[in-house]
Amino acid sequence: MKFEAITIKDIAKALGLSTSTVSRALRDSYEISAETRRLVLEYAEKLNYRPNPIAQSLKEKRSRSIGIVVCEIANNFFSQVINGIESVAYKKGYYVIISQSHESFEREVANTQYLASRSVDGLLISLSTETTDLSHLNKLHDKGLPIVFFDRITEEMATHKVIANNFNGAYQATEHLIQAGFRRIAHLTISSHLSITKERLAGYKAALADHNIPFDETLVKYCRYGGLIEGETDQAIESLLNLPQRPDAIVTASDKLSTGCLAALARKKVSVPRDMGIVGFTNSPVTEIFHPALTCIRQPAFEMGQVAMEMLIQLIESKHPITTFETRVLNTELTVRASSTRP
Amino acid sequence: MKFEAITIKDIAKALGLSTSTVSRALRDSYEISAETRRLVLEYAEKLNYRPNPIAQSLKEKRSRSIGIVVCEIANNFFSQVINGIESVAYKKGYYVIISQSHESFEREVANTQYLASRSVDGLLISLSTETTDLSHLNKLHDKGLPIVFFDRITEEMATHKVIANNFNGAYQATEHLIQAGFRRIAHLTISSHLSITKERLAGYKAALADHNIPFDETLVKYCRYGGLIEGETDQAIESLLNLPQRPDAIVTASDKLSTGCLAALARKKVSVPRDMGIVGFTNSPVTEIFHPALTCIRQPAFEMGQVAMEMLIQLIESKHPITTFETRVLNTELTVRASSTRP
DNA sequence: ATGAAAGCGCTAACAT
DNA sequence: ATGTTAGCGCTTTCAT
Repeated sequence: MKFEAITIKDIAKALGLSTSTVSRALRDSYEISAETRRLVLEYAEKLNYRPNPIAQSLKEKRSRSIGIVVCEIANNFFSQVINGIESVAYKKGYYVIISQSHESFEREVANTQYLASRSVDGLLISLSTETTDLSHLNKLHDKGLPIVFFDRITEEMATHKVIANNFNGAYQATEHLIQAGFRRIAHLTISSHLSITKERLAGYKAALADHNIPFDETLVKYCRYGGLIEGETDQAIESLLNLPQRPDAIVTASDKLSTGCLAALARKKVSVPRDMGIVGFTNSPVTEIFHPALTCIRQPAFEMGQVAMEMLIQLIESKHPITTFETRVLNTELTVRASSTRP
Repeated sequence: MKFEAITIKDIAKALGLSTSTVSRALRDSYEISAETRRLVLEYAEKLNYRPNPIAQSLKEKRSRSIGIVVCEIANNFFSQVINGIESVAYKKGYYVIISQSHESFEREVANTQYLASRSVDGLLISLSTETTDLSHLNKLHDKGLPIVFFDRITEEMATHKVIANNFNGAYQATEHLIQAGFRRIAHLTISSHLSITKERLAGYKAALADHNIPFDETLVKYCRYGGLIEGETDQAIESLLNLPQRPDAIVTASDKLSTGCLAALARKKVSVPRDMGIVGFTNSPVTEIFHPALTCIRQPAFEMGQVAMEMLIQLIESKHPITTFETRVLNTELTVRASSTRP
């Protein structure tokens, strides 16, 4: 027993007009008498008429809504990005549909499929850790669906992209630890094939090189699911601690890894920063109250969302097909706190 | 330039059938020859045919999707609830559309409006702090849209609801502080008219009463936006600290207030738990690494989402109108850590 | 068992 | 300036 909304037909009947006239009046079309328009608008207002977006979508093949695919909304970085996206979308009259891949390729495919079939006008996506095959996105893109990548991007598709300056962020983090007196610096990071992982690893290596510290492969630990699955982080920390030459500091590459690392070290009774310095990539709003307060690299998440949405709107609303694409790189910010300060 | 998907018409033409036959074959209707069905299904499979959900929605006035309205996804509690909802929805073949009110009444109305017009089959909602007028929801409900409330509920609508046992949670928190030796216990909470606020306040009062501690109005501080807006928490803490008789412990009623309180006290150089014991309602996964580790009341957020979604599906799929409704109350859990343990 | 046709609500090309 | 008509993709009633 679903409810009946008022339709254009009801208005037409009541006013003795045709549906097309009503439609024209409502959408403020050019050829319409001021009088008729007034009449229709007034009546529509009175009945609190709302056009049926489903019918509009079916007709126009657009929906003024856009889809977001992220791996987890329960992640400060992504929820902040989403807020940035929404802030722009809201102003421009777009509705935002949020979906989560939970780092699963299958879910990512299902979500993009669904969003496309729901006639979203565009897609904002950050890839799941499992994603290596991009055909689901390529197919949609080839068919004309505008797509903008953010954060976890791919080289395999020519379109707009927004990322944080991950290279610099990791460079800063590493250099800061070196300058604070740490020498044997490990890197705890996520799935090795993700774009952000490569960028951060490169920054880490560059900082070591610039300070004449040899790169040691064994000091880089990968957590495929970014610490999302049970025990992943603990194992990585364990193996770092068991190294013949234990590291004296760690650069962690994600929110979950940063907090997981602090927790694991606390359980192992490793004192931070005395026995282990930490700098973490994180957008947690509460790093200040961690024990110890966490030195961190913050990504401009909100801004990243704004930029991504603006780029997407540009793609959607452009009259001409766009052929030159841009990858915007936004600066990260280092905040120094206790976790990296030698007592 | 939008992309063309394969339609039922394409299949019909290719196979020399009518669209109705194809439709019947696809939906496994009663009167159809096994042979034709096989043919159609095979061909559809080959072309990777996907029915257009927009067209289906327009026709059937249902969408197999449901809408969620929460105030902030950047809140551990809500993101966990959403994950619970999704886990059930996914299994049952429903798609989930997430939207945020950002604690704004206007946004809440706009979101519910939009979701309804998009033919969601049902709504899961936790009210914004600004919401006192429920006519937007009542109107939809009266027209037959199934709605289930969770967490922040209302008495003004007869439907299924799910909440945490906020009374017990606050009671436990307060009693625990009393047993730990604290005597002058404050309550830092959110908007006074929210259901959860009243329930928690009642639990707090009951625990005091049961332990013969007089209730003192001045020890209850409300943060209208739950610490979401700048300085709200700091001011509340400030005014507690400036009381002629300063409290020796605080029960905080939300995630943001709990962390905000720890941060504010740290800035004020008030030592926790020595000079101030804290027990907080929070679903943060990292309370363990806070300084000090935070004693907390945890809400069964994931389970709450599961229950809410199951209830909603029951409403949606019931053949007969449902007239008796249920309010499920789920237990909270107290975890004792350093912030409430007298040295 | 299959097809023809109507209709969900809306828009727009084509009359007039 | 307004009306008529067709059609978006799908389901379903009514013929056959």
